[in-house]
Amino acid sequence: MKSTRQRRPVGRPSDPTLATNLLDAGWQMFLERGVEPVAVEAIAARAGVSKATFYKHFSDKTALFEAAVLREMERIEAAQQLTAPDDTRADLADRLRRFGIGLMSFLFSQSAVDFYNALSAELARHNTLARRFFDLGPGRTRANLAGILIEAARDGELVISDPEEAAEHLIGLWQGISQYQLSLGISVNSVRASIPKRVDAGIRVFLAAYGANKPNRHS
Amino acid sequence: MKSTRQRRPVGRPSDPTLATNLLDAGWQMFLERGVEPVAVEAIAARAGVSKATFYKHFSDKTALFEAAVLREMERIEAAQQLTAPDDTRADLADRLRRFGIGLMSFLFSQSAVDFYNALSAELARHNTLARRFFDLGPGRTRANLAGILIEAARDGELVISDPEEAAEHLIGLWQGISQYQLSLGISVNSVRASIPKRVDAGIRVFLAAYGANKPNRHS
DNA sequence: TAATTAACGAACGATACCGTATACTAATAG
DNA sequence: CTATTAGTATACGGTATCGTTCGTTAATTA
Repeated sequence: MKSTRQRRPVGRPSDPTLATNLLDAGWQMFLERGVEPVAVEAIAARAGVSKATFYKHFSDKTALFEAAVLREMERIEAAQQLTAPDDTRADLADRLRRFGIGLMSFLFSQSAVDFYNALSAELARHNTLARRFFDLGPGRTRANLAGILIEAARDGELVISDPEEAAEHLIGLWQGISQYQLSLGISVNSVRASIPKRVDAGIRVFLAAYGANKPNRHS
Repeated sequence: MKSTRQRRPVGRPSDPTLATNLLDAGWQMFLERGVEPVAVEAIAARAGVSKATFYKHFSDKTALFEAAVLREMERIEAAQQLTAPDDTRADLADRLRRFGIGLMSFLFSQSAVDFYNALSAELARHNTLARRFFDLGPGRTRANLAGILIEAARDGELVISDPEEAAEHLIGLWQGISQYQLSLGISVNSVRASIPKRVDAGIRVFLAAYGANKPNRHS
């Protein structure tokens, strides 16, 4: 039997970069204004593509949105790989600091803020997609951090009964109420500039509560 | 001189409940879908009012939005009064618990979640309004909590150098990553049910780090 | 070369929205 | 009663959007 899926289809081949351009343009406009207010024609124009071509690649705006979310999830998954295995045998506080700086830099970025501002409501309407997104994003981040904490507890550096709860505590300490400032576009620059200070202060409080060797508080 | 502002205007008096109904209807629809996708005609219909009447009360949809935000801020200000002065000479942990339960119950409510999902981006486009909103909402909450902490520090129960930072830490401990779950509509019920547990756990960690009399951790 | 498919530009009908206007009824002051 | 204003119902012109279609050119296979 001749191997299936070998024959190249007849006719002009479709240009895969066009779909990519449409995803890029759509995602960016969705971040700026939300899904509903963005016109298909405007997406196509921004992608430098005819509207008819849009409908040849995607059945409608919702299909583009879902495809864009899936693509975004792949990116997030790839980015998570970077934070997960921290082989360096560095000081616990340093490892947490790395993790915190990376996480906060991402969460405070314009695109992340825009995402939760403009798209979380839309995403919540796509049930399974939202679930997958959470598991892959915040859920996995929490799990990665919990992994670090478990390891540290095994090494006798921390005393932890519920690692996921502890991970949430640390993330919460880092975040504080910054998400409200960022969502409302208030003091954005100073909030971003405060990342190292926030991370360090959060780690101090966290270690004061969860540390095994009761460090003296308030350096 | 005859006192000014005494003369009732001639003609049929305008019905003030209509403006209220329009504000109610608009605010609710804004929470559901955001501002841009909601049609003026739909707001008027939901308020049981003719579209022409809408334009007699508000110059356009943006004016209605701004008026609705102002009204919402008045409500929030009124609600804040309830959390501010806690005269009860209760145990510090109990006072924090009260505060935390109240705050989390509000932040986890559907309307609060919808607000940040659907309207923070829109509000961020109205600069001064956003600033006022933050000062009156999250900012004031932080200040109220910081006030409690300052008082406790004066009484020797806490050791705190930066009260606002400490307040953010406590709020962050209470929140954890719940806002992502709520924004995405994931495990909403279980997250809401976890409020007391969250609040208590947060207070334990907070006191372990900030408490003056070094309580034994992990009850 | 012929057949086939991609993509473009342009236009289509249908629908929706905006802000205004018209004709009418309801309520209030003088 | 008359004048005046609020409010309803309806319609309007203008614009925007949706999803499709048509005619054409470009790229590829057979």
